[in-house]
Amino acid sequence: MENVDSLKKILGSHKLRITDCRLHVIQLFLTERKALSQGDLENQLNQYDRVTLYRTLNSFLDSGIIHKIPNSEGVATYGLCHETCSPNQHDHNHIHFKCNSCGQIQCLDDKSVPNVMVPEGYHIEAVNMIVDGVCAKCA
Amino acid sequence: MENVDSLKKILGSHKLRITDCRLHVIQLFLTERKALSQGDLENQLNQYDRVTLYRTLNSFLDSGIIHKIPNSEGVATYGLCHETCSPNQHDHNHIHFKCNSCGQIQCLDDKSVPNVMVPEGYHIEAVNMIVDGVCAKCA
DNA sequence: AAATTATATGCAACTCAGTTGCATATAATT
DNA sequence: AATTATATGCAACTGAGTTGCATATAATTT
Repeated sequence: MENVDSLKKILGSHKLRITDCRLHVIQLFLTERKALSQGDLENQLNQYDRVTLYRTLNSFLDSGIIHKIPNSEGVATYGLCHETCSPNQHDHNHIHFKCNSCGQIQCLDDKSVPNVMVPEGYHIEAVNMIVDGVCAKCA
Repeated sequence: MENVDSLKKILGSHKLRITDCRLHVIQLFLTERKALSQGDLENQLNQYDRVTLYRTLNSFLDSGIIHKIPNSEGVATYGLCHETCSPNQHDHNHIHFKCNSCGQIQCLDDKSVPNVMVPEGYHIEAVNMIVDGVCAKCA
């Protein structure tokens, strides 16, 4: 169970008002430790309106608390950011692991993205790596 | 201008009927040489119904002619496959480059994805790399 | 502590990407 | 030429995500 004061501190440091909904959403990201969609939030936080959850996710996205994870599924998924991220500057050169068995997407923060080569003249700003496979739990 | 016979051959080798719409869609992928969305097709192939274009993309996806490119935009984008791809086995360990200036997504087929490390117990099946930056044309 | 301000929330309605159903057209096979 | 399988167009639908408005509420000011 995460300390409420540390949750409030996250909101405060990103200049966001502290509301129950927002505290619960951050709490869920911290306890689940995987990527979450609006639908995931909706399933587990029944007391909040679905529009509110969309807006909460967008507020968090705008303020650098979460980042969007590229995928092909037609449903947006979000992962928690590091403290180093800001609204304008996301630092997400980490690996996203999508398990084809359980469907979960995880941010593998402890594994760094290898150096990547691009053709002459191309400038790299960010690298996102999506690994498909089977996670340790399902293997 | 691509040779119609080679276009027909692509369809034939994937067990698909040869229709005008399908020929035009493949043609567009081959001439544009970048990722395309249904909307891109619709804008440039006005003579076909939008549902037909969705269905054509899905047929090509199912038969291994194109692959979906993960992204965060809320609109599906597709890139042309290699001849080695099949319905069940896609071989797309290449880099997708998203230009933040012009918005285009390209498959950098000539650049290979570097080896990736995942935690103990995780099995890798496919790796997808999305590089954000500025392409050579916009830099 | 009360008043004010700024913004979060709920509800209804909307937009748009993608899909389905059905009838007809058409490519491929017999 | 006839038949079969499937591609296409049209209308309608679904669902993810967004907008507008009134009200609630967190934060700031008085």
